[in-house]
Amino acid sequence: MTKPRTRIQQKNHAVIMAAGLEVFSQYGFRGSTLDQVAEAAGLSKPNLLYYFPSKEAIYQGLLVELLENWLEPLHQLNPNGNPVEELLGYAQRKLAMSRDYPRESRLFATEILQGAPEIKPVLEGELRTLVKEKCKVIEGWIAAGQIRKVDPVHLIFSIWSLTQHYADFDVQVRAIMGERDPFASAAVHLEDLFRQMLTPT
Amino acid sequence: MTKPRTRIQQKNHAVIMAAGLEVFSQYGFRGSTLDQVAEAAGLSKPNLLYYFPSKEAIYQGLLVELLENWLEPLHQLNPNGNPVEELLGYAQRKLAMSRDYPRESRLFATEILQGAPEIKPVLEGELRTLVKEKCKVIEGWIAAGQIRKVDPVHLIFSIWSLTQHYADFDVQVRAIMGERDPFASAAVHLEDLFRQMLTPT
DNA sequence: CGTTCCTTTTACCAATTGGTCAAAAACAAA
DNA sequence: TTTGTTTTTGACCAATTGGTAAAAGGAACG
Repeated sequence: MTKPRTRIQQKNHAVIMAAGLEVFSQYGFRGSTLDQVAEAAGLSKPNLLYYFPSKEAIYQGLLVELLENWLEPLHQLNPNGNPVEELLGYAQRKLAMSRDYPRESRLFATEILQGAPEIKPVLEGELRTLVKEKCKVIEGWIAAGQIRKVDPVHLIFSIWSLTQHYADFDVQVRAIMGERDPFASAAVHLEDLFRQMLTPT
Repeated sequence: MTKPRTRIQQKNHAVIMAAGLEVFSQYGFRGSTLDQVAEAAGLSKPNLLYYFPSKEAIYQGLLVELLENWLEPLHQLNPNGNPVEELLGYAQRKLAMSRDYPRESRLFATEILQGAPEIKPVLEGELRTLVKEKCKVIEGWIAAGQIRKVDPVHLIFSIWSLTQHYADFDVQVRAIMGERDPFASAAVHLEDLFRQMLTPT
C-alpha cells in the first residue's frame, strides 16, 4: 500500500501490473498463476513477491486502478448538455475504451463472471449510486421531451453491453469479420443505433 | 465418445455434465478444479474419471453440447417471414436463453475471453458461414425497404451483446437493479429498441 | 575504499493439482 | 447362490501451485 520510492521500484511495480493485467484478463484470478505473471513481467517469482505480498494483492491492485477509470466516463455525463449528444458521447467514450483498453474490459468481465467476489461492494455501493443519479438525469430529459421515452437503467446497460462486447468478445468478432477493423464500423453503427433510439419523433 | 449404456452411466454422465457446467461457467477451464466438479456432482474424483477420461474431456463435452443449442436460434431466422418480427423474435429467443440458461451463456463467455482455444475453428467456420448467410438475408430486407438501413453484422452483434449481457453480467445487473426482475423489463426495453432501430421511417 | 540499503536469486516447502491403479463393493444374470 | 460385470473407493503419484528464508549481488554515498 505504501507508494513506491526508488526508480526501480516504480518501474517494476508498473511492469508487474502490466503483466498481471495481461494474464488475469485472460484467465481470471483463479485461472492465472504467479509463474505466468512472472514470466510476462520478465521477473522471477520470488522477485514478484518482493514487490507484492501475494497473488491476490496484484489482482486487487489492478481492480482498484481499473475501477477508477471505469466509472469516469459515466461521471462525465453532463446534465446540462444536449441530451442526445451527451449519451452519444458517452457511448463513444466507452467504445474507445474497448478499443484502447481491451484487457481492462476483459479483466472486469472475468471478475463479474466469477461472481464479483472482490468488487461486489463497489457495484452495490458506488456504482449503484452513480447509476441511480444518472438515471434521474435521463428521466429529466425524457420528461422534458428531449429524448424518447426509454428505461434509463436498461439504456445504460445497453451502452455498456454494446460497447464492451467489442473488447470482451474480440476473438469472436474478428473470427466473423475477418480482416476488417471492427471498431471503425462499430462506431458508425452505434451512433446510428443510439440516435435512432433516442431522438424524439 | 461412446454413448452411455446403463441407467447409472446415463444418470452419472448427466450429473457430471451439470456439475461441470456449474463450475466451468464460473471459473473457466483453467480456473476450475476436478475436485470442485466432483463435489458439485456428489461423486469422488476417481469416480469422475471413470466416466470421463480427463478434465478437458468434460469441458469439451460441454462445449459441443452448448454450440448445438447456441447456433439454433439464428438458424431459425426465417428469410420469408416479416423482417422486423423475425429479428425481434430472434432477440427475444436470445434473451430467453439468457434467462433460462445463464450458465451456458457464461461458459461460452469464459471460453471466448480465454481466446476461444477450443472452439476457434467453429467460430471461423460454421458460425462465420451462418452469420454471412443471415447477413445476406438482412441485406435483402434492407434493399427491399422492409427494414432501415443498418450494418447487418453489427446488428447481429448488437442482438448478441444486448441479450447475453443479462446472463454474463447478471451479478452487476442485480447489484444495480436490486430486487426487481431484470428480464421482464429488459424484454420491454429491447423490443422498443429494436423496433425503433429497424422500422423504416 | 567500506558500509548501508535495496534488489535479485537459489533453494526450498507444504498444499493442491490432474490423474492412476488395484482392490473392494455393488449389482445383475444365471 | 454363484458367477461375471459394472461401479466405487482408498491409497498413491509426479507436477504445479502460492509462498518463504537466507544468502548473494548491486547501487549509492560518505
